[in-house]
Amino acid sequence: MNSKEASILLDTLNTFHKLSFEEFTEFLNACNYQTFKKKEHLLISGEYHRGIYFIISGSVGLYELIDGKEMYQDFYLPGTFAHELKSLTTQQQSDKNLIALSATNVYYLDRQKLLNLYEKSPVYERLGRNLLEHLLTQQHELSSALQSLKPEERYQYLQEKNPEFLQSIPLTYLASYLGLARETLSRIRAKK
Amino acid sequence: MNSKEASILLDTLNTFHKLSFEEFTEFLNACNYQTFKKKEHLLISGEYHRGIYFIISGSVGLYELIDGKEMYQDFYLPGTFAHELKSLTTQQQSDKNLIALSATNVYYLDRQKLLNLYEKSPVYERLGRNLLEHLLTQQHELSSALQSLKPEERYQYLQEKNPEFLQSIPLTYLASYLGLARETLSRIRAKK
DNA sequence: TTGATTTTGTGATTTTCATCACAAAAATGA
DNA sequence: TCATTTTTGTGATGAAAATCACAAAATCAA
Repeated sequence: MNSKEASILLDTLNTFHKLSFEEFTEFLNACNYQTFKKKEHLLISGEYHRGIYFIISGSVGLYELIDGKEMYQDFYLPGTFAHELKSLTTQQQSDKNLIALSATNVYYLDRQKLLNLYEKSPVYERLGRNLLEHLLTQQHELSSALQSLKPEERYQYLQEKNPEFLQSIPLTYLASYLGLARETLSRIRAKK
Repeated sequence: MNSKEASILLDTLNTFHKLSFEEFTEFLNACNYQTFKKKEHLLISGEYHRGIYFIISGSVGLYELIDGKEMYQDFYLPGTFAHELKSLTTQQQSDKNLIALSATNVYYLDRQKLLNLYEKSPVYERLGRNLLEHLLTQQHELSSALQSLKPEERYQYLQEKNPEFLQSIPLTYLASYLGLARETLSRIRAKK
C-alpha cells in the first residue's frame, strides 16, 4: 500500500468528515487498487455499475451515446469519485459509460462494501451525506451557469471554476460538456 | 395538526427511509406550519437561509437575478423540499431567491433543528443521504438533457419528466429554466 | 522514426434562435 | 365589474452558432 496514494484519499475524505485512523484503515481495506490504460472503459452502457472509483491519478470521463455521438456529462480528476449515480443506486443497467481519458490509477470501492460501511458506522453515513451535499451544490451551480450563460461566458466560467479541465481534457470532449459545437469552442479559445 | 397535510410529508419521507411513528412525530414536531401568498418570498438574496420548506400545497420557484433578469433554476411542487443548498450548508448570504408562485402552505424545518435530528439518530442521516442521492441523480439527468437537447426536445423532455411543471408553472419562468427565450418556448408550444 | 490516427483549426454557408416591437389574452385587485 | 397589470402570442429582423468541408498539427503505436 503506497502511502502517498493513500494520503490523497485520506485528505479527500477528511474534507467531508474527519475519520479516525481505524476508520480510515477500514475504508481503505474495503478498496482495491486498479489501473486503467488510456481509452479503457471502467463502465460500459448495458453493464451493471458495481462500485465507485476514487481517482488517484489520471482522468475519467462520463459520457452517453446520443445519436451515435459521445456526449460528455462529467469529468473526474484526482481526488474525486468517478461514478454514475443512477445505475449505482437503482442497480439497473447503465445507459452511460465511464472511460479513462488518460492512464489512470484508482481505488475501487465495491457498492456492497460501501453499503456495509454505512451499516457499520454512522460516520460513513455522515461522510456520504456531506459528500453528496457538496456534489449536488456543485452540479446545481454548474447547470444553472450553463443554462444562463452564452458560449464564451461558459468557457470563462469553466476557466474560473475548473481550470484543470481546460488543461487535462481534450477540447472535443469539453465541447459536448459545455453544449457547444467543437468548432465553436475552438474559435472561442483562439480569440484569447 | 391537519392529518392530511401530515400524511403527504410522511409519504414523502417514507420514500427515502421508513420512519417509525415516534420518529415521524419527532420530525413533524421540529417543523412549523407556514403559509405564503402568491409572489411572497421565502428567501431573498442577501439573507441567510435558515431552513428548508416542505411544500404541502402550492408552488415555489428558485431564481437568481442575472443582468436584472430573473433566471429560474428550480421549481418545488407539493411533496418536495424547497431550498438553496449552497447557502444552507455554508450559511453564507444567499445569492438566490425563493418565491411562492402561488398560494403555498409548507412545513418549515429550521436548519439547526435538522442538524439536531441528524445528531439524535442515524435514521435521519440515512434519510438525508437517500434524499440527496435522489436529488443529485435528477439534477444530473436534467442538466445533461438541457445541455445535449435542442429547444423542442427540451420541452418534450420536460413533458415526460415533469409534466406538472408545464401545468402549474407560467411559461415565462419555464423559459428561463430551460435556457430559452420566452418567445421561442411560446412558439414551440404553439406547434403542438 | 515514421506512417497512421486522432485532435484541432479555419473558412464558407445555412439554420436556428434571440431580440425587438407590438397585439391579444388572461389574471388580478379594488 | 372594470381598469390595470401580467402573461402569452406572433411577425420581422439580425446575430450567433451549427454544420459542412478540408487542412494542419499533434499524438500514438509499431
